Amino acid sequence: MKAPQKPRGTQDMIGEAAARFDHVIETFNRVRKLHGFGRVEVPVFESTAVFARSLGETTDVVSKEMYEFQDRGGDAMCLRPEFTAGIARAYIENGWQQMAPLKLAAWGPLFRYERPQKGRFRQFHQLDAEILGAGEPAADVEMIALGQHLLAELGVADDVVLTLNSMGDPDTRAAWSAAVAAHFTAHRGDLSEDSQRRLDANPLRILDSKDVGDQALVADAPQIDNYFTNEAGQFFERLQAGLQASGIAWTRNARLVRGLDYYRHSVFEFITQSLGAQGTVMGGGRYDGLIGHMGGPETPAVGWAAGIERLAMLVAEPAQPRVAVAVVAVGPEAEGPALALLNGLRRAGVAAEQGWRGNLKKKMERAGKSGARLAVLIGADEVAAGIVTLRDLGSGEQVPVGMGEAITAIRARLAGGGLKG
RNA sequence: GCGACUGUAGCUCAGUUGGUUAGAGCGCCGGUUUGUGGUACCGGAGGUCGCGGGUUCAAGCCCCGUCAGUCGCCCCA
Repeated sequence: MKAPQKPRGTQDMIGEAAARFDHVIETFNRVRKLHGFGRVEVPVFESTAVFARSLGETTDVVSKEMYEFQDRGGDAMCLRPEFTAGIARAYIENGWQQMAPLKLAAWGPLFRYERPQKGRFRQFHQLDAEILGAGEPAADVEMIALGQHLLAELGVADDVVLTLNSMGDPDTRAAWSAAVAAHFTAHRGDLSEDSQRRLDANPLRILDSKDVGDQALVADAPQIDNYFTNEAGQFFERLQAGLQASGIAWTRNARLVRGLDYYRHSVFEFITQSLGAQGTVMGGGRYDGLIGHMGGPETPAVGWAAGIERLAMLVAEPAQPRVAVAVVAVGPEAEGPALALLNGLRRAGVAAEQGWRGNLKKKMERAGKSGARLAVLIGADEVAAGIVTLRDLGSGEQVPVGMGEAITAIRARLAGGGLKG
């Protein structure tokens, strides 16, 4: 029989890889609570319409990257390719506007049928944060501050730079994108093949073309700053002032855009050079038009998403989880007392393990490899004397402790370090 | 979806111009006197050389296909 194989672009993780992944999520949960973001859970699959409507039928993600299927009832479903649409759907469906402004956070798997590459998977995972029902630039500042704080806590802030732009309000956006489209249309023949296609699908995307031939035309393209309405300009200024006050460094990238027209005002990405072509580690912006566009009440919102795998690759190797104490029992009479002690330790909040295979020597070997700081030996002699033997696995010192005081003694040792305590 | 490169034990790799039973290090398992780990020494298990065809007297080495990964494009977290 042929050995089974995981689907392309998926991953199996254990040990260090899983520890890194876990570390990113734990850090996110810690930081997001500090910033007052509550947890939101939404389904891993939704009606296809949820994403088709929110992302736009013509988007690559919708038109060729979604995992779509018909369920047994004949309904068109798809695995979520992103978080925002599902959260927006839930906001509308459940009337969460009553609780606005709402600060929400989520993480979990997302699916996109793409060609895998380093930092790009078919089942990948994101951290996601959104503020729904807040149109103030202060909300954008909070979003970015959360992202920046998270990256700092992960220790990757130095590898990453925040790039920022504004798409302005609808009037700004409409006038500017028309001017950009007109500019590129006038030079259509000089554009790269990819950019000619973009001109029809999504002209603003030409601005971040990697094609060197396009660069000259891009440099001459209309600047959004010349199209800001008063309101849009003020919004951007207040955002910048907020970042300044928050001590957050950033770089202006006037070419950073979002194609869909419900995006308004701020657009930002945290970028790294360390991951090759997939350098965006966190990306977001304000999408004031989305919820209204999906049939809900007009609701301003901002958010970002970050790739867990990409962050995990940047993070320095996190310490592997280790137990603190290894219980080593020898002989049948020691089994009961060892189990009682093991459970007692765990309930007292001490990470403990018991090796259940091999002779004493093997068990000690296991204890050493487990990374435990202390070993507790229990054999016939100890049971007869009503004690246990504590061994410091670093120094090798051993000391007898009464069975009744074992847990207290162990905790003291762990806290104080060393057996002398 | 397009182009290129790669694919040998659990991991990292070596394998000479195609030539007898495919190697190393690490890891794993066992041993070096009967209740004591981390070092050292000894031994062992583990590979149909990604998979399927083809060329050849003979293929891990050559050719084709396929699957997977990597790099770039595209897209995006």
